[in-house]
Amino acid sequence: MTTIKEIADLAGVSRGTVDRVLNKRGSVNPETEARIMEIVDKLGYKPNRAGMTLAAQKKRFKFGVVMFGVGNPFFDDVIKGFKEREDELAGYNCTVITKRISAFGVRDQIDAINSLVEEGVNGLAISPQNDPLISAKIDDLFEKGIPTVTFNTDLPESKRIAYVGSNYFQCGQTAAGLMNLMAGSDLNIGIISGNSKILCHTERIAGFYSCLDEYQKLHVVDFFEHDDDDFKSYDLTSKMLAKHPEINALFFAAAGTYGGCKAVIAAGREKTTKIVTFDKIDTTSEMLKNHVIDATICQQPRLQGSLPLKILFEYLATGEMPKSEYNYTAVEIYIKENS
Amino acid sequence: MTTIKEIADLAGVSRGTVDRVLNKRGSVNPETEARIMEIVDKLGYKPNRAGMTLAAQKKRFKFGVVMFGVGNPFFDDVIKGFKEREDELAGYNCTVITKRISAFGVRDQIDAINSLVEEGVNGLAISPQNDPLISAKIDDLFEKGIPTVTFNTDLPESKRIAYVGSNYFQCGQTAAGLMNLMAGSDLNIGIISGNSKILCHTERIAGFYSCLDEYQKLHVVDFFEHDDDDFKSYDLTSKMLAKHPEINALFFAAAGTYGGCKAVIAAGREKTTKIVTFDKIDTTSEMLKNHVIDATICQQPRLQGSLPLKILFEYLATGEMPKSEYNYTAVEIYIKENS
DNA sequence: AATAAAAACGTGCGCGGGCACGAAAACAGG
DNA sequence: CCTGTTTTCGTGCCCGCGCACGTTTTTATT
Repeated sequence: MTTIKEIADLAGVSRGTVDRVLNKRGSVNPETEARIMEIVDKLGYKPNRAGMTLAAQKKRFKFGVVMFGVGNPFFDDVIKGFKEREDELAGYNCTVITKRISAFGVRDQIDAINSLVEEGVNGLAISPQNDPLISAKIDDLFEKGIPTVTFNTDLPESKRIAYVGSNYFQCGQTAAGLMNLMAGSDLNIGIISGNSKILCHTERIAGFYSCLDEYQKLHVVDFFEHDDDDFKSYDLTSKMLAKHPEINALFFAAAGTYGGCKAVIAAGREKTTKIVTFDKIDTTSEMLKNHVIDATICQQPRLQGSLPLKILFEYLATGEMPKSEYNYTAVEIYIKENS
Repeated sequence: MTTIKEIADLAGVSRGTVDRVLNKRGSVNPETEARIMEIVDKLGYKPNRAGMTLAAQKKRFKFGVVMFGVGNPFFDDVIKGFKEREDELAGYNCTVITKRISAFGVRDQIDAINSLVEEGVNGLAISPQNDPLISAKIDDLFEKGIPTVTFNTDLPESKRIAYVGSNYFQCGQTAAGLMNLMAGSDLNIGIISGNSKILCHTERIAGFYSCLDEYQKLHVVDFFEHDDDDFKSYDLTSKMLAKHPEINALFFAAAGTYGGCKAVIAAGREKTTKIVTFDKIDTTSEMLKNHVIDATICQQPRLQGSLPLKILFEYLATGEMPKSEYNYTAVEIYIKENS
């Protein structure tokens, strides 16, 4: 383990000079710089994290979190992830302010960001609307030295330093793969999806359809769409089942799975209907246990909360960019036995 | 964020006294101690991790890893987890020495531990044999101030400070659950397991059998056992298939899945046989892609490598016991689409 | 050659906590 | 009351890095 001091001694200079070279702060003779860099490379110098972090304690970090999805149990789990990391980072002089937006409005999100900036946050974690205004805001803040990490939904063209979330297309493919596993005979599938203005829904559906060529036993007979609501989902599912007696499989591609499953039970068709849903949440765990739901796909909500804060902290404390630009969370499969 | 200095000022004493109280090092007047503890509690003092870690840098930590499973690809992934964490901890003055034992001998394992201790390791991560000698050794080292974390296999009655690994019984249950998902009609299942002296194999099998009452479509027709070897597995699977033409499902409960799957292909029965295996490894990923294997259960090998070192470091650097005594790694399900 | 300006470099302190050492206070015994 | 022992407490330094400030050396200008 080499330290700055050791490098300085070897190069015959002082710690300050080595520090200037390592942090590219200039005012160093090119020759000495070359000499120092040679030693640094030869010894494979890695700065000591504890030292860096301690030195960074002079600044006290404050992070802001903006997310929508009030009433969405999936985001409750994301919040738990944030809390976990908040507790951990509390040991490093960090605080976290969370703003949860109910509406889908871009205006609300911008307002939330602005108020956080006024409170003096040093970094942001947001689950952004897919809108150029938000993207521009992220870029603006980045220039001002306030980094942003997107989670759950990405804005690839923005200057966010990282994205933490799933590959939604793959989620849809996985749903199709599960259906195929369960397809002893042909499956007539009804799809209950969410608002198609939300990217994650359409991508899940696209992923699902992309597998239908390969899986000839799967047939989509109908497709309904709602607004992430258990009551709407109940109604739609009831209608779907009434309209199509031949349906023996349902794919719930959005929130509102609880309502939908209730409808299946109300129709007395839970034993004859294969069901694949998203998000492992409290309200539906019982249904997984009872084999009403056969399989659930989940996208590591805890990680979606905890990782963004970690990335922000490391970035601010050590100046390091996150290792991979994309931090795709795994597509998890749950059945009764492993949930 | 309160610091020791602030507490000292409030209590009208010096930093050293507060430090003695917090670290229970004695030589403090009971009255002042009470006064200090009151302030500590009121302010909810949490030591700053960066400070603690930096102070701990005076000692340079050296960790030892002992694992068996040479030639077992699952453990190759565990090794990757160790390497990842080793890289991270290198930034905290830590080094890691790994000893990989080929044989299943208890003697070999003890020898490996002893040689690591002679090299002066401060902590151990081991995948232990289920033997009282090993357990006694762990206890002995614990008394000497060298903590041990077990991984992959536990020794619950020993004084290891934590276990990182799966619930093997649950793994077996999950395999049964997957079989049931795929059971359009009745499944006649052949089981190819590993050495029954190894606890994880027997527990997986027990878990699997425990579900057969619930899942009436599943019928176990035969059970073979080998020694974690692809060639043996190939032979056994071939015999199994030849002996039982009615078999339309196979459960590979140990290593050697590659050989076993090859045998199914050689028999030309890969399209008519449902296959569930363990461990997502390079050699079998192609078979998952081709639907030879229908589902694979995995137990977060990377985490099994990386978590033990993290626990050891935190324990030594901050004196904190790991949060939960057991750190069960999740039972992951992989199909073609999410792998 | 003298002086000013700029470039190059060294030093000291702080971040928060652990710990050794020594000083001060309290207490015992003669 | 003095000396010696034990208990109690304060101070200073270290861990490794970042950074402000000050000092020395070099270069440019008259």
